[in-house]
Amino acid sequence: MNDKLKELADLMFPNVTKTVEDYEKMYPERNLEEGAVVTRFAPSPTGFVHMGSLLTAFEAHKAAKDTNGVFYLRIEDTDQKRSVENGIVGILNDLKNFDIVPDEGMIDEENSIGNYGPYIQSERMEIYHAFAKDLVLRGLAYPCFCNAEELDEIREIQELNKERIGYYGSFAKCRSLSIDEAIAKIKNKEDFVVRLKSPGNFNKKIILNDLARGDIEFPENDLDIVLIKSTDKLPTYHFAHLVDDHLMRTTHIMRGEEWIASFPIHDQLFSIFNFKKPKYAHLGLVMKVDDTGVRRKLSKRKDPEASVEFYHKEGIPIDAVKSYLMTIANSNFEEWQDKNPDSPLADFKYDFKKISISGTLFDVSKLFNISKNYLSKRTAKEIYEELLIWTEEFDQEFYNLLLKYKDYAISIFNIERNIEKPRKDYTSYSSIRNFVFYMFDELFMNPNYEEVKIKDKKERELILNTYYNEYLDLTDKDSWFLKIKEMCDKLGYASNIKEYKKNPENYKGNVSDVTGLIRVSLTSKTNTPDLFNIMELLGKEKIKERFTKYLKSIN
RNA sequence: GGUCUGUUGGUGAAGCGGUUAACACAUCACCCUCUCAAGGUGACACUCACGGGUUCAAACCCCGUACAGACUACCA
Repeated sequence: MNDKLKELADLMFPNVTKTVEDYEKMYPERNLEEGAVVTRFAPSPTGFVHMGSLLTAFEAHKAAKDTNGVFYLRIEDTDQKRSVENGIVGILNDLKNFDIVPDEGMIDEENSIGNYGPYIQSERMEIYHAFAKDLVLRGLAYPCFCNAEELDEIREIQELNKERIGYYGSFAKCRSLSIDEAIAKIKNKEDFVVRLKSPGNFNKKIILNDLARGDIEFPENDLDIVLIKSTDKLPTYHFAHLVDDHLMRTTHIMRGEEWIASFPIHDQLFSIFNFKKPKYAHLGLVMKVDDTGVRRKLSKRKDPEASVEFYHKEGIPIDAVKSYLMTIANSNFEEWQDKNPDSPLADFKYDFKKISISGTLFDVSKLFNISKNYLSKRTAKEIYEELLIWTEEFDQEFYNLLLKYKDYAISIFNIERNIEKPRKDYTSYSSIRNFVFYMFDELFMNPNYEEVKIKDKKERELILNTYYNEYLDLTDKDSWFLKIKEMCDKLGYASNIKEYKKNPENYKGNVSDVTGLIRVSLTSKTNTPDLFNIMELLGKEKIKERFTKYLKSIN
């Protein structure tokens, strides 16, 4: 009997040379300090990361870093159809854009670092086969020759009789094939998959102690699930999870909640091999409400904001995105940050118990708000340097100007920044240009002047000329404004707005109408930061030029 | 059909037997103000999906129901 089983196993896996024990020795337990967490990010090489996956990777990375553990990248290319050229490099780049650099695993399309490789599943074929062979030898796995039609038939019968669907018990035809029959079929070159001969009992219960959700009870798995696929002989996710996460000595499996239901399978697999079971944390999905008002999983197809590249292009600072991800990841993070506004993210301890488990709506406006606050706290020099990096990639014209007028640019960014409550108008690096373009002549060639309150052209001319010739004073902000008020009194505009509100009919307008005109003529916009600061930086000569340019444009 | 998960305001959520149901984002109003951006003050859940039950007392415990989602593939 044993010889027969061996013959079958050898036939099924002719290329296996090592045993499970051999691999156990090759990949010993990691020598890490007490409590260190080993996690992994295991995407398919589709070339880019989507926000939901990024969140998973981010959390796994954070959990590992907090405990001096290991975070590694494993590529799951068992579904060859989905693979894309340079897919791994694309993923690595996306991760790197958010400061996630794996400690081990793939580092480009072909190479990896670390002692637990290969880190790409298509190169681990022999390992999976050794494990599957072990199971066959122990009578816990068998070849199944059912084709798609036969499987469909089984399902139809089950549906008809309202029975549980799946390949199990008496429905598992090939389970009862004799060894001789199996050997004969294989020798006859019939295609087969390798199925688990599940020892489970559907009436018995097992418990998942989920780190995020607490205890969840399931019936034991009794499905004879596929371990090795027929055509490419690659493992299924379930089997790869067992082999890889055990051999790579992963301690914590962090994955989306769509995996909860397959826990009984995974638990059974670990039990059969008597391997130490990893801990599981099932994360909530990232959702969005689409135009029809339906709440659904964020989709990389339909939602541009789902692609991680979007944030890179948009120029949302990495730290802002990380803060936002952390607020989704751990519900106590916001509170912590309020109490520790100046502490870096690294000081916050990731907590499995605080993982949010209900599907979170992805809130772009909240992200923008975080980004805004973050940017308002940077120094002008930091803004300059970070913007330089961003524009070099995405806005060459602006990049060149920044290089050419370095000190001037820094002064611009410094307007209303070096104060207790700094301005908060930059939401991202890409938004900055729109807030400062008018400070550069090169970007002020054909300004689109906004409307002003004072409509009469002659009046506008009079005000600007009078102002430039008699009242322009840039020594300091107080005298600057005093002069403007003086001019207002002289020209019939209220210098005091409260007075104006009491008796508007006594005046042609008020001081804000006058500054509004000056503002638009200098910047083309009605909304800008502090006018005095702008004028101070522009200097008298440019002010004159711009007044002239403006007056020309309205005539 | 089966198994499992989730449901507190526009959003993220705290709370886990006694609270005015925190906090943050968004929205609105007023104040401040040369325009903005901020900042300040205030408004915003007649109530925690619904229906029962336990209890002196329930968003919190129990039981049903509804709705949403996941899995039930030789996809992950």
